Amino acid sequence: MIDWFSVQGRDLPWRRPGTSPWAILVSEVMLQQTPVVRVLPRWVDWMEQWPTPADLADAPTAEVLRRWDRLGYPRRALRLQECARAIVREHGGAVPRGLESLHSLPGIGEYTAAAVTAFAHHGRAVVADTNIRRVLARSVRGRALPDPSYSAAERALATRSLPAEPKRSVAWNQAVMELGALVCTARSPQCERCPLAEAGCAWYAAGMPPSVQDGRRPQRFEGTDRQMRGKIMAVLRRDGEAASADLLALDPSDPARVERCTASLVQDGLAARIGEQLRLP
DNA sequence: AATTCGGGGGC
DNA sequence: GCCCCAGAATT
Repeated sequence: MIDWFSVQGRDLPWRRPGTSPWAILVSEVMLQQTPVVRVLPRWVDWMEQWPTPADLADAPTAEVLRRWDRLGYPRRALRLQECARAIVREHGGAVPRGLESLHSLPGIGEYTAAAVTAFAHHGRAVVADTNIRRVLARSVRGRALPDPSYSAAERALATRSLPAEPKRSVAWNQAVMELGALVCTARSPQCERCPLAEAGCAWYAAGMPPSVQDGRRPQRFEGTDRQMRGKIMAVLRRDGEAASADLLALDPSDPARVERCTASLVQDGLAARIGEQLRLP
């Protein structure tokens, strides 16, 4: 897989030599539940505007939310600024080392702490993103998909799969993640391109059996509070502010929903009420 | 362990 | 239309 990566791996800007640990951390936060192709232009713009934690720490929050644009989950943008401020305040402006220190930062969970350790500090860490989890589930466990939540079995598997030597572990994490993103994809995997197919994949050897679905269906997006919150944030990004009447027009049939979503955005620090106006914070 | 939290592109 | 995307925080 490491050899495969050296040939087939993408030349993503945050992988280039000389990219700062902070820039890599920013890319990881943007990539949380957001595809690479959509992150690319936002990351380039963001790092040009705010190259260091100190730059982001001092930025107006309204501008931070504007430049986050439509990456989704805008609370990530708030937490990223809080993260920058914590790094300035508690770590002298440098991204800290160590899973515990990283995990304690706002917006940095188990995955991102491991990813920053591996890709920014070149340390050995168990990086279990959706791609690595899927590659291991297929190649070792012989299943179509990983468990619904990151299980103890998966954690143990990922831990024993990671090479012991630090430098090699970094290359392994990068390679397996990329294999999952480009070849061992969730739908219609390209096994004919996979270096594991012939001798290294239990799922392929078993004839690629489908997963057993669990009947429960996730909530539809259309008509949810989540969608309404997104619509309100889109107006605020565009105009900076909005009158109550204009917001109610977003769903004339359900003014209570608009009010409920507005209140939750204010509660989350994504918007502020100034009289009858709603504004970016 | 289950929910909530955006948005868009591929199929 | 449905599904997935380098998850985190909260309950």
